[in-house]
Amino acid sequence: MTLTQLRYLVAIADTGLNITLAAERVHATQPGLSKQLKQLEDELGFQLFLRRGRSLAAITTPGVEVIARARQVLLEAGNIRALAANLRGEVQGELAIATTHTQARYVLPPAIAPLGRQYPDVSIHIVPTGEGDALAELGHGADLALVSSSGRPPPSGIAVPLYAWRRVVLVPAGHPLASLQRSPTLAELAREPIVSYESSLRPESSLRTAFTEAGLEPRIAFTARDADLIKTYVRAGMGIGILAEMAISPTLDTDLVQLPADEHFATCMAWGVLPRERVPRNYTLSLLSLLAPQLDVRDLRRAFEGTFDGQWPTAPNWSERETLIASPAAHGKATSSRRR
Amino acid sequence: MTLTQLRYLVAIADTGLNITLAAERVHATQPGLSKQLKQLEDELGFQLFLRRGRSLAAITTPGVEVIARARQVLLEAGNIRALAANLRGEVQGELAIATTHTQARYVLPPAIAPLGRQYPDVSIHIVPTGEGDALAELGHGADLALVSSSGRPPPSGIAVPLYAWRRVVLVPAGHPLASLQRSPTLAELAREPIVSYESSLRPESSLRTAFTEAGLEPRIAFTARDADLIKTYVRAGMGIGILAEMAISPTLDTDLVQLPADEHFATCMAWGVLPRERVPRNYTLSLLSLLAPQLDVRDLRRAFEGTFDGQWPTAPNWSERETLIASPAAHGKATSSRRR
DNA sequence: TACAGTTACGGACCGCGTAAGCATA
DNA sequence: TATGCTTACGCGGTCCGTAACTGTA
Repeated sequence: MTLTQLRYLVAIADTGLNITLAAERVHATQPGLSKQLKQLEDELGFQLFLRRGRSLAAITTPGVEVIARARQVLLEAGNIRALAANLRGEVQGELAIATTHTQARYVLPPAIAPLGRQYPDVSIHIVPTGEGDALAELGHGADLALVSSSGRPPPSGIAVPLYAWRRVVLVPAGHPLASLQRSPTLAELAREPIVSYESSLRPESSLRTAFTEAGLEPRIAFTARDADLIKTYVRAGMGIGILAEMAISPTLDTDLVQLPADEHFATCMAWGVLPRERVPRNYTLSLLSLLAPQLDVRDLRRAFEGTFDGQWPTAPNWSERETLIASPAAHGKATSSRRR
Repeated sequence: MTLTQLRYLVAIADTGLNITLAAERVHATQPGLSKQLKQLEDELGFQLFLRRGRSLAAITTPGVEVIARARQVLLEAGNIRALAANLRGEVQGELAIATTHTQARYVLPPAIAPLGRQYPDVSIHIVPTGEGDALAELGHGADLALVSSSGRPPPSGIAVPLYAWRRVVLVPAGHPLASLQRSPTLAELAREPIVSYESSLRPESSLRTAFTEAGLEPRIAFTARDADLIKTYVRAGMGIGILAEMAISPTLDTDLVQLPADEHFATCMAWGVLPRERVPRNYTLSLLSLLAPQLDVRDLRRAFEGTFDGQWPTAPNWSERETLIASPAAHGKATSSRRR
């Protein structure tokens, strides 16, 4: 049994039992994988796959067990390599970020730009997910999930608070609500067709519960994951938009009127979540620190190692965050807490 | 990075940084290990060990981390091999049992004899421990721990109830207590010097608490881990023995008088405990089934896999156990429970 | 007739063991 | 001087890629 054999094995499993395709993925030839698989099966003494004719048809029962353990082996071997790459100050690698459209489109870009300068050879992959699915991606290879919640921190992984954000109501310039000199009431909002995120369809969504707790039933006219789509449909007059404040561009969205809605909807917290079982690369932690300048990379490292015994510095509101980014060093030092 | 390199690495760490000794342990030559270690360090890009002159002086900080993860890799690789060996019906292997002297001397032998017939090439290692230390051995390579407790099941690993046992009072034939027609009272026992297990010195031991709860202070004159030593000192008149009923041989201890003490001391439960992170070989489960005939090997396998959703059959008392062993098949089938 | 996997072969590499060299106690 | 690690060298195995072969849709 070798690490190569195990790597080939899970590659075959991950490509749906297609050895040729798996060979491409691991940058090797198909006969090489075939042979190594055969040798592994010979050593173990049983078939890992059921063959129909020459092709692989299914994974055998013991094969499932072996593959699961092989993944563990490769995970830890990868951790050793990540550990070493961090220590060497390696500036190349992969970074898969699982998050929603709004984060990817409006929050990440200004952080990723400087990250690319510090780590020029890191290839970054955005894994788009619905609000509820980003955490699940951590179990499927993502290095970092960015999620939001209005209550408790995410249950799995290592969660770090990044910033707090609020929802805003967005209406076209000529809309009756736009001329109000105050923020609209929930009842006024409930009378309008609403254009918002896909996740607001879920009965437990904080948008829905805000209405139902007030005895109102919102009419959700249109949903999308994509904040730009939501704005497009608001412009088209489909209804009023309710979305995250981060999604409002001060330069591009001047034709729309935004109304505050803090009093109606709970404040949300954006969290960065690291998979507990995988050693994070330095650039992953750097990205978190770029997203939330109050965070210190060394504290993040300690949090992963389980030796961080302080409290995270208070996460700023999204709107305050800019001032932090202007002077990250001063603020970063001041709030980096390590209590012994 | 190869599995061999990682194996060599932990071997060196486990021999106290002696490469020559490590080479013997892994059945290879010293230059081979030296070279592989060097290659691994080259690949990772940093030293795993600090050198003083030519010899290894200490493990570096990152080295500690790498070695810990290397152990995980080797553990899972070993699990794959164990899985395969089980499936092949392999009859050879190792079995390290961590337990107390009493279990090793009086309980295990009649179970190990038939095990050796079924698995002739398994080499069995008894790791002698104090009552409290057997569980810790599971983290250091032991395959099975046999422990006793008077209360809750052991907290770590997968615990299976084997049998319930009681303490007996043992006195020389001429002793005043021997002529009583009833079991002695706690007060009568407290007047005598007591010869018992080392573990009874601990303030939280169930022997001690039985006395102190009755407002009595026992005088413990002699302790040992070894039940035979305890009996020897009872014979020598050092005091009255209080020990596990399993330690009384019906043929060899006829010169001693045993008095029941059930009413004073809590009944204990003997547990078999498997390490959760290591796949048990079939013979390990067979041994448990031989020790406790009410257990079914398939239920034990399911318990390890986390798919056993029933209750363990009631563990018999030690004294009743013999009748079970006489007809294990019938009883085993009857109580093997699998509820869906 | 494509497509996917197995078998065959030759080259390169690598890991191992033997043997010699070299520090340290 | 003994111990223990490193370096040098030659052998054998093995892993890999190319190429030809074979069974299946």
